[in-house]
Amino acid sequence: MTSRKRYWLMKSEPDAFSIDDLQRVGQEPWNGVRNYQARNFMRDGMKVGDGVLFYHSNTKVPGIVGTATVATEAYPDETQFDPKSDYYDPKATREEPRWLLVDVAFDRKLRDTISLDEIKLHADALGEGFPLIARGNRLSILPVTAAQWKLLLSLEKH
DNA sequence: GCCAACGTTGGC
DNA sequence: GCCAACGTTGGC
Repeated sequence: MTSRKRYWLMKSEPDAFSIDDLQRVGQEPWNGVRNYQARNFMRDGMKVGDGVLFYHSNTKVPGIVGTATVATEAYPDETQFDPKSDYYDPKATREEPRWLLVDVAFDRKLRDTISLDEIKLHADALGEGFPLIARGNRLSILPVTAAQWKLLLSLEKH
């Protein structure tokens, strides 16, 4: 029995890594995640081929700006071993890496940003617990149901 | 740039 | 194992 495709939303600050950057390089290791819950989603939940909503955070109009695809299984994030990296973790070793990542491949850029404001208007349809709009939630990677995926992308302007 | 919310750290 | 202090996230 084959496992069903899953869906995710992944946040990135466009100053650090934007949808345009992903379009340029095609595929990128999603490095720098230093939150256990987000790591666990990549390690335990993601499968090659899963759908990703690419979200720009900490910017003028936060929101979904494109889609991408999970391109690899989880593997150790190299930046944890690099003392010169912002993401260096002195407690991580190659024998026991603490942080894993997946590669994400560019799919497409939306015609226009699906803004957080717009998303909030559909809170009822998305469900009470949708973490993106739950108060105080700062998870940078979160699961999205097939229904939420469909609803969110239907908000794209034509 | 502010700051509320929240995760992590480390002393005890 | 509690919890205060601290650091970070991310909307505004």
